[in-house]
Amino acid sequence: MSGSRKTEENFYNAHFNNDGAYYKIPFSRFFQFGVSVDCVVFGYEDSKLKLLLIKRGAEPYKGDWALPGDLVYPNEDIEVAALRILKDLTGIENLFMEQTMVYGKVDRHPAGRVITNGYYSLIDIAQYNPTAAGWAQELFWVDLKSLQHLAFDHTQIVADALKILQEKVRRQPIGFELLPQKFALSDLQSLYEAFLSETFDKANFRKKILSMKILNELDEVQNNVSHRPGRLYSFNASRYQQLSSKGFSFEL
Amino acid sequence: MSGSRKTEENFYNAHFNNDGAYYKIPFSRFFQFGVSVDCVVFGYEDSKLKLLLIKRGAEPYKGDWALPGDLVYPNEDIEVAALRILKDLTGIENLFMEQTMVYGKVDRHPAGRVITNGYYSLIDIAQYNPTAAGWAQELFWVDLKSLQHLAFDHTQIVADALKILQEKVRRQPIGFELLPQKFALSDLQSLYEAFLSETFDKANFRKKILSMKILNELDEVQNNVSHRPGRLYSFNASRYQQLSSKGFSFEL
DNA sequence: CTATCTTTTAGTAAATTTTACTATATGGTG
DNA sequence: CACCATATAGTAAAATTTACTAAAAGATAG
Repeated sequence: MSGSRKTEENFYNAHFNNDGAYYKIPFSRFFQFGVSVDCVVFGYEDSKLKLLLIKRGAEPYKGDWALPGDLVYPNEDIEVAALRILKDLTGIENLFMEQTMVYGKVDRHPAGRVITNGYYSLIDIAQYNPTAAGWAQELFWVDLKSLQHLAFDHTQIVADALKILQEKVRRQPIGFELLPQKFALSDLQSLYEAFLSETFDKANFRKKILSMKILNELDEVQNNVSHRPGRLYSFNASRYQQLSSKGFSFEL
Repeated sequence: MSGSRKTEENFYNAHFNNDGAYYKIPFSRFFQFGVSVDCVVFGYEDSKLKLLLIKRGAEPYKGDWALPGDLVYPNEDIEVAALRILKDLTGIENLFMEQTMVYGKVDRHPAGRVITNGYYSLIDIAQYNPTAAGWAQELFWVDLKSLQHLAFDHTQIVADALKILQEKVRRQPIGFELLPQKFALSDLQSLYEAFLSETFDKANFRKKILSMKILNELDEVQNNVSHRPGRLYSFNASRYQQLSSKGFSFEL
């Protein structure tokens, strides 16, 4: 922000061209940007990390796969827009979303100068039930491993989001967002292994997680497994907050 | 991004109001945003972390302290703008800058709808020599500990940047950007202590850093110190890259 | 030139954490 | 009931961290 150094006639000294010289530019010429949001929604199913995509039912890139995303209204906060847009296109709401990065290349949108804000979200696929809405033609949960090329610069946006989350998921207990409330430790381990493309020793993973004391041990076990069922746990968010404020830090 | 679902007459179905209903909105009405960049430039001097501020010589907030920042041109990439704006206001160039966050509240700028991109940079104060230029009236290196309230939402932008960097500085060897090429280990330690508001055991800090093998030991020692001078080192960036690609990760 | 001050640098032993692995427990399945 | 698969418990070696001791070296004051 800042800028807006208006002269009395609403002009602005700027060197629009690359000749180094300054020109008087009408203030209004700076206000030509469109702003959009693109949502990178990760889910987890069958031990695989998945990404929520839509098939675009509108130009440009009509018919292509893309992230759910759209233009922000001029009178709308960006975070509000992120939630509104995701709801408009997929129906899902009440989820936690956070910024990743901004993409501001001049030519990244064929219809004009649009800068976009990447947002990510982690959800339990079973708990939400996205369905194509608004101008979204179809909706897919795509395995992240077999991701095709996406519209606009969305492939890059996904790659960046994934990288950011791979870091984040190690230091903050946000992986739980992807699991049902009640889960077995082996589920948690598989989740981390899918997210980080890395394997862990089962016994040691268990020891590490349990030693953090941020899980509630439940009086339930897995069912529908063809072997000894594992005990179920739930994430104790308030306990985590409490420990966190005392200097504890989650570290995968 | 995405959006831009034009109808044949260049209209867009949107619910601008909160009544849930859709209205046909001219496409152009979405392109009213201004975009700006605000630069959070950290420096380090006298064992203190400092921040580069300007006194604004233009409305709004004329006369207030603020981050160097200005509007992005409609035909300019945002990263390019970040470098251009910092150069225009402070004269410094050839530095590495990276995004922090975007600030997109509707009312954050009195002159209209402006969303701003936070960028941070870490520089060696002795190596650059910023001077107020363009519409910047004056320029200050302010001790981060005694930061006053800044124009716009810049106080928040600085707080966020600091938090992001406190994390980053632990996991990436970017702290060196704040030091001269040649530095003693005690300098490095003081730097980290200032950045993280935490103290380290001298001998153990030394062991840890040296064990990483990412420093060149030089044939020079400190001078102008009234005690046994410490050996000087320089950061070996290529060595770090090499180790990094083999799985090594810097961890404070 | 020397005693003293300060900080650098080397080193080490205890404490803690990580890692690798063994063994046992438990439910499902045929 | 035998067998299979995974859960769970436990442990010893290895590696790392932490806390601390002591020697080394230049600056400074007398």
